[in-house]
Amino acid sequence: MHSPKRMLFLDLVLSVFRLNGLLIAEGDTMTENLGLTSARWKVIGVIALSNAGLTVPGIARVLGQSRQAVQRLTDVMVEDGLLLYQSNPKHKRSVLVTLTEVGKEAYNQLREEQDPWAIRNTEDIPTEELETSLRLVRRLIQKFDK
Amino acid sequence: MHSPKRMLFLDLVLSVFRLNGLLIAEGDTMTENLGLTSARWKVIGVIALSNAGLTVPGIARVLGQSRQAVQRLTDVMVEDGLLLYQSNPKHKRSVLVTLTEVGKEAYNQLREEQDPWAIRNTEDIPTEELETSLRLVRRLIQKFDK
DNA sequence: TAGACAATGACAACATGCTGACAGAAATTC
DNA sequence: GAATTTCTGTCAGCATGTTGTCATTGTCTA
Repeated sequence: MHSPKRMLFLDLVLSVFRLNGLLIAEGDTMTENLGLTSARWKVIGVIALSNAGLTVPGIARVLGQSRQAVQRLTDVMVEDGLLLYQSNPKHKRSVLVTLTEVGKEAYNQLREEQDPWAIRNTEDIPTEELETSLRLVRRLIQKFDK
Repeated sequence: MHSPKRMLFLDLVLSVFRLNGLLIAEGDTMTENLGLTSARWKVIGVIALSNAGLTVPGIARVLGQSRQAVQRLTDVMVEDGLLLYQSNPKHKRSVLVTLTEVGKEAYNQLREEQDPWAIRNTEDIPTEELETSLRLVRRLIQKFDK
């Protein structure tokens, strides 16, 4: 049985793969003059949205990635002066990752590029379609994130 | 200006990143007993859908990836007996990549897992939502694929 | 036909993701 | 409080993607 839903879904899956790659490329283009990459501004974004800083495994949980992958990123970003490890009153070993001034500046510059980009690319798309799609994507995330 | 559309869109972008990771994990789980990985069944799928075989850069163009990445994959898959390089009447150096019997069998087994998976995960989702989301994702792909 | 330009294979360096394994710290349970 | 379990840092190996470079092949154009 070739149900239309099945074909639609498989098509959607392949399209998500494709879109993911293109979005990463977009992000890299937007941030290349900031010396950032997509992987790095994801980390910066997560930290910027938290108040008191997050631990490395905490960032990994938010991003849905392995803590080892995030650890490697943050280690290099600390070396590059974007992030700062601060002692965690609640945990002796697991430090809090915070933004340095340079990191905050990078985040602000990122926003300055990202916001017009977002507006530019949604000009011709109805809000309802965005809502429907976001809801569906979230539903699928819930389904698979067990 | 924090237009709702802008927030929706950025949220959608982050959700696509997340979903992409989860879908790859789903694919890996589905195919691990076949000795495949997500990257490999993407290649197998593309070849299976072509009639006379594709060149390596051709596969890369369909997948939206670099030809070098695809080349490395296909080289290993030929070693593993899944793919076969056949001489290309239209090009002296650029061979055609085709499926071996083992490769075809792997594709069939993949389909046997993938189809119920697709049906299972769309049971509670209206067709219209799938259509709207697919249309939107495709629209974004067009926008970014220049 | 000759020369310029584009596509391809091959190799290298690198970024980013994963998993596994191990030791030590923290939290939970009895 | 002690034992068990979970969380964390760390190191290693690997898969998969990127870009860059260079020589060669194929195509187009003047």
